Amino acid sequence: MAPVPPPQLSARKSPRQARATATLEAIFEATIQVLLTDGPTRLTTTRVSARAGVSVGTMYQYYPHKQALLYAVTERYLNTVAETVERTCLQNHGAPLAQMSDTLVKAYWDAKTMQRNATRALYLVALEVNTSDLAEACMQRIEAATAAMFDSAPDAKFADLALVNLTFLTVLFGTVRSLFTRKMTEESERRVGDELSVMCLRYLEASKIA
Amino acid sequence: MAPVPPPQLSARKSPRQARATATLEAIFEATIQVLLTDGPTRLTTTRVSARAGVSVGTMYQYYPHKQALLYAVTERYLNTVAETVERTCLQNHGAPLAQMSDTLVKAYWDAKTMQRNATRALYLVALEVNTSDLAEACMQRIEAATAAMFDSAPDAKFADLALVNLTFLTVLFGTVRSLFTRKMTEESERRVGDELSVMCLRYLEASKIA
Amino acid sequence: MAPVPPPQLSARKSPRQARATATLEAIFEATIQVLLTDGPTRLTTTRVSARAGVSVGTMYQYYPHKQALLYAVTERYLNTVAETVERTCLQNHGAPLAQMSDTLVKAYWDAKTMQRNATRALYLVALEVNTSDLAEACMQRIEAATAAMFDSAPDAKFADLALVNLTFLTVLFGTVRSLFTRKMTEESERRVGDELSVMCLRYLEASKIA
Amino acid sequence: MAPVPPPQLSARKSPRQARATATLEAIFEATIQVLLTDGPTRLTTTRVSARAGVSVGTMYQYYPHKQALLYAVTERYLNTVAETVERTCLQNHGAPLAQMSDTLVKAYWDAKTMQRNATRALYLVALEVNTSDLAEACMQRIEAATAAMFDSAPDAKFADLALVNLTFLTVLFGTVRSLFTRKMTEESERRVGDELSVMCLRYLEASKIA
DNA sequence: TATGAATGAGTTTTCATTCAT
DNA sequence: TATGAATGAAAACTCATTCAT
Repeated sequence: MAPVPPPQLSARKSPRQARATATLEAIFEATIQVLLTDGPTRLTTTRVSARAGVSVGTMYQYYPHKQALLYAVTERYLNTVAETVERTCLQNHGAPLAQMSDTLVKAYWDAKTMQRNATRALYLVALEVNTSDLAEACMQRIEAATAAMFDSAPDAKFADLALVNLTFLTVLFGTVRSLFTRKMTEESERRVGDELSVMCLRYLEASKIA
Repeated sequence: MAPVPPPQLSARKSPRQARATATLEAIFEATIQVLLTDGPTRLTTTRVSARAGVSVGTMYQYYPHKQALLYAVTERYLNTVAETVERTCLQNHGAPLAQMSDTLVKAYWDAKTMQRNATRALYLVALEVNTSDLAEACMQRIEAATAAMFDSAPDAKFADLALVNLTFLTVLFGTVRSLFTRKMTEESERRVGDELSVMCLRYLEASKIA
Repeated sequence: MAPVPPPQLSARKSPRQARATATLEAIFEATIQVLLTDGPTRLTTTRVSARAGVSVGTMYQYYPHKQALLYAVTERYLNTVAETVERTCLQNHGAPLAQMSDTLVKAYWDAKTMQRNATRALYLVALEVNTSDLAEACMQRIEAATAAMFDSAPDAKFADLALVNLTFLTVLFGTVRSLFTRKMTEESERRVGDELSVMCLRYLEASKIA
Repeated sequence: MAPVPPPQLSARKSPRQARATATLEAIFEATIQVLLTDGPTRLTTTRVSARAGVSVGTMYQYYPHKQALLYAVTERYLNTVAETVERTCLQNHGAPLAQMSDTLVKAYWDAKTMQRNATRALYLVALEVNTSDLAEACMQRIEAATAAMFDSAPDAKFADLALVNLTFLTVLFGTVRSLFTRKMTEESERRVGDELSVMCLRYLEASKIA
């Protein structure tokens, strides 16, 4: 399910000693930090390695170039996202439809709220490296998890589960992103969020088989 | 309503002669072209001016730096978008709610379909220049236009028009973008689009005052 | 006759203004100088441009990369060599065979003596850039020139002029290079040179038709 | 006679155990291999040690730096060359002059033919390390061997054996190298080679004391 | 003694910006 | 006013060498 990274974007080697693992971890962390504090156009290899407390050379021991590093960081981030959603879905297996919808919207909303900057940062990374295969893989994991959850709802059956599921997710993800992109008062944000919740649930309800 | 560009992003001088206007036009066009064919990382001042058929020096007569150029190009693009929406809204003044909703969704969808690349291109520009004030101004014009339209619907009154309008737009814009970002079959795209149409209208209907 | 440089080794643009021509000239000169004084492994773009009194950027306006520069320098040098030989040959058209042989050996010897370092420098360049097509083109011009000259000798006809000519040149060039590569006393060098002269002439004489 | 390597180019330690000898051997072999397959600009210490199957650290146990390694490899190669010539000369002790000349030319020619790449590789090494003392020592061994051989010819005495010998070798080595440097048809190469053979012998004959 | 992770000076190359013509 | 040659700071990346384990 996890996509095999294209060869030019692959890491050069994996750490064998504990020291190396720590180094790699520091590099990852530093990349995110720089992305958040300095922005994607200021993300230079020198800056990242400086922040990580290692030399540039060390970075290049693990990644053949900047792109490969960014690819790896994105991969790790998206994995976390997918795992979060999968966990949430499992926890709501067999729950009533309304609870499923609300939980998902809330979970996604909260995740994004907490990682607003990280999300934005990673999106910008996509400019320099083509991470669409990673994003697609992540989406498919999420789709599978939510589909399985919806399918387990005791109070709802759908004529076309796949379509309903896909629409639900597309609207949810798109709207949340849209909301966060704009500068809006917290108040407005919250109120639109509530409306979204209602809208999503209403959509699900209306799609049920009589 | 149109945002006054921050001084450091302002153009150096306004064209006074026909020749100058033509030059500016060529520079604009070239910027978009380069963005589309070469991508945002290849957008250099030399490339743009070459494509525009003028010398770099000339370009710097009009814009003090690259950012000012990109800002101006974005501004012009967003103006076009806002104008299109405004026109559509005026044309549907006093129409039934269902027609308003469908027309808006369809208009936005079509606009995006036709300019998929241009939209993406401009989004990438946002990396290098902060155009959020422009985007915000554009959004406010659109909000005003759609609010006025919805307010003129003979078959619907809303308790909180502003909130309903904002939600409607946020969902519409976000979802469409989400849809276009993912690689999806045309079939899926169309079907989710149809679902979105239904969902939006249903939301408006449900928000009406008894 | 002059080889068309492979596209990736071509110059970026030719100078249009007098200033630009002077700049290019300085870059050429500096390249040779650095090669001679610092050696080929110390030939860096920074060093060359510094020595030329221009900035690195300027160098890159004319050549897309170091290799292209080196290729151009080699080309120019080899052209000079070929021209020198061609001139010498024309001047000895119709002369007696002995004079031809002696003049050629002496001319080549002198040329090398004067440019000992330059020659060595350029040979080393061949490591980083493939200049064999240039060398081959140069050799062919030389071969043509000497063949024409030998053919005009009033006192000698050859059964296989091409072979004799080729052998003569191969021995001459190889031996001179060999001589200059070794550290030898000037005395030894001169004496071996004289022997070479004799040897070459004797070879030509022995190859004549009855 | 063998040159004492300048201290900064000396190996760090001599192998005392069989294992160490094997390691050294592997490093030598790897150096040549990398030189031949990857070219001199790709000859890095990491590459060599990887190919040799040892770690960089180990390599630095034996050679204080890259130059020392290259120096040692060159030394070994030139020793082989010198030994080959010495053996050939001993085998032709007391033979007729014509046989001596032909054997030498043929032996050298064959050696070079077989090791075309190795020879070229080693020449390139000379760029980074000054191996002229090694080359000189090798030449002197060769000179001594051939001089002794020529001196033993029953059918020839020379007024100035040293000069004749030096000229003979310089012409032979230079011409062969020249021949191999140019791209030439095998046919041409062979024919010029034959001419060279004749030319050399004729030179020796002409230099004999009546 | 062997390992290989880490170092960082040094190299090539780019590109926004200036300014003499 | 327009031109385009020149600038040079800054970026990505390499590789000989060291040293803790």
